[in-house]
Amino acid sequence: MDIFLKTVGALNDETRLHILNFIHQNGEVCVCEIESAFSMIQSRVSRHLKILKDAGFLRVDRRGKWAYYAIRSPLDRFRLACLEEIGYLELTVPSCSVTCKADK
Amino acid sequence: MDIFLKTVGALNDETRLHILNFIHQNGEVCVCEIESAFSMIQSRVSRHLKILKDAGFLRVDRRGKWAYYAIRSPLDRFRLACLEEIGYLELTVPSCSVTCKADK
DNA sequence: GTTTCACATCAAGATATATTGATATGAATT
DNA sequence: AATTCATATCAATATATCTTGATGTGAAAC
Repeated sequence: MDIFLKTVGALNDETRLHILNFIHQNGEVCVCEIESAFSMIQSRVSRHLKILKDAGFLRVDRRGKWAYYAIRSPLDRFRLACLEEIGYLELTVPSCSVTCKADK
Repeated sequence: MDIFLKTVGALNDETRLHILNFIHQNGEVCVCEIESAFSMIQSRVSRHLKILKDAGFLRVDRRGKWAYYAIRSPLDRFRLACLEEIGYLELTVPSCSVTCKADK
């Protein structure tokens, strides 16, 4: 029950849908890329990433100073269905201009 | 976007998951049955039913003084997947003791 | 037509969640 | 080891959601 509520709760926010979709489209991205793509302050992005991660949608990989977020794999059927449904929303995905110095 | 947020928002509440599951298991039920099954006051039940209905999960059928709620049919793939996932939660379903005088 | 019954809606207070700016952490650079 | 940089977390405020009790509505019974 709790994990289900966490899962749908994570999706119950416009900002997180955009971020989740952005990561889904771009593959592995670091926090600063999301910051600059959406013009959001860092603490806000960080918070939403944590919620999406705790809900089972994302994994983090810390390399050096950077934290790389990507869709967790493998995803269970329900979260996959959620991602698919979000895809149908045709959200505008901002271009992923890498302004940070991370060499991916 | 808005309807998606409504959909997941409707699921983002323990009370509504129980009610939705209850209706899914029992078929068509009237409001007073939910009231008595869960020992909830009427305004609370009514509010949650409205949210579930507006989110596309339920339909209402008013017959006489009673309002009968049931899973909307046909359900789209995503909402079906949600219902299925809620089924896996194995929530305890209170018995549907019909205390109202509605002859179904 | 008045009352009763099932349900819906509203208003107020309580609780949860989001946003922001400030501070903490920890790795890399100097 | 001090500084810088990327990210995380905290504290305060703002906003949304839930619960309850009161009131509104419309159909049936009287």
